[in-house]
Amino acid sequence: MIQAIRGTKDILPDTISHWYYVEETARKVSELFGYKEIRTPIFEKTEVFSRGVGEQTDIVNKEMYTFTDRGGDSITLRPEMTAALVRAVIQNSVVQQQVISRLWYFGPFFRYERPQKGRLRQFHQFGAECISSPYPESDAEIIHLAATFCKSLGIDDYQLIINTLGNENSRSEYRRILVDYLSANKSQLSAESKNRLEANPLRVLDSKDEQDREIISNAPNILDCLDEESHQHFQQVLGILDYLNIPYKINSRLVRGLDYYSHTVFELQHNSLGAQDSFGGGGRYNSLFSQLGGKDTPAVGFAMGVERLLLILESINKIPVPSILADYYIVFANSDYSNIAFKIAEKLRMRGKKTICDVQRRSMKAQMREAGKLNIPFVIIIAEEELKQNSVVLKNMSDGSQQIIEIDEL
RNA sequence: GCGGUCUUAGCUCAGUCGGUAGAGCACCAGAUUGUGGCUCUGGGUGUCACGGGUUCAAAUCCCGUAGAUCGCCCCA
Repeated sequence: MIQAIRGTKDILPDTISHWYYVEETARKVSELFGYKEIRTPIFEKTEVFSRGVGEQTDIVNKEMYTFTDRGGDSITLRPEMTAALVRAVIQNSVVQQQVISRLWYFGPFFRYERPQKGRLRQFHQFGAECISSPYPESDAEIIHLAATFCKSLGIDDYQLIINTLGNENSRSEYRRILVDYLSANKSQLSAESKNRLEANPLRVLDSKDEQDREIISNAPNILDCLDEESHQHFQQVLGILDYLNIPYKINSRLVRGLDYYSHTVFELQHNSLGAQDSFGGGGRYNSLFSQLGGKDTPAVGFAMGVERLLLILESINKIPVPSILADYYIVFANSDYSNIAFKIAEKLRMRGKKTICDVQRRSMKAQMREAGKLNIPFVIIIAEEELKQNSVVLKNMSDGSQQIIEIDEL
């Protein structure tokens, strides 16, 4: 048997309604905030991500699906949206200077990782980006949008973890202090963290190694290293969240894995997910545009993992029942009547009624059984006796009542 | 990339000491010469994940591979 690629999943007809539900909610909520959808190619030149996401990140280092195409170019299946979106925005001059651009997206992404529950090699994300504002109002708007989306889906028992990395000055100042501290304790750090100390010292704060954590717990705090601008920015974001009654938890060790963040970073966590408890995250990325060759443009955004959202919705029983498959099922006693059945079906469909006819030449009983099993509210029965009067039987399946009705009056 | 557990019917699973498979649900047909649900009767629909080895004989023991899952790592 040929199997699907490891870490990929078929979305089968019995769960497709779950996806429609999440997608429709994403579209609806995005539109409520004035966001417009953007769709970009599934693959990009590799440099979009190596320059955008950051050479030292694990995503770029070991998780990308990269190949050389027949023309000799290095191509990568997108592992995330933000860098690709920024590339598209720069290329198409979507953003005019100082004109706000509110964009959302929904689609597949690819990372070569060890698959696990809630972690696939092809997975889907819903996300939104607010481009052109350096102000904390746009950070708050993005978080508000994410929170509203969760609320619309009925997810309310999640945690919003928030932190700030500060502006360039604060960040490099903090990095210097942190490297000093960690270097002093270098001998006790795990091998992993020693490497990170060179490549990306902030990430050491993420370590789950027990001894690392002890060292980290005494490490200098970024919140103490913020300059006035960075501090103000963060406080104003929190102020709006407070006013909106959006609960959050500050965690000064939250740094997130992508290189392009500055100022606000946040993560959404739900405890039903096990080891992969994060189902969404985002932050501000003021330097990404220039890194990808565009004009300096401030922006902030988030992404959510759709598969993880679905796991949460299942665990809290918030997946709505799908609508009925059809309004009418046309049963015919004899395959000679199939042309009449098709004609009636056409008429009903033209009126927007979902209609099914048997195509297996099965007995009336089997057809009725199927209509019952599918929960179809009305059955039209075509049979000899009524047909003499140019009529059919209309049966109400919920109470079993039936009436004879002329075909022309259907 | 590392470690643990697992893989038998469409689904959930049983299968003893090694003797080429079974239950419930689902599905199909009939009881019902023109009608679903309830009931009864009948039907097993299978590459025992895949490939090799041991054996007279393997779902069962051994090795390898693939996939799933849990943890590490990473992230959505």
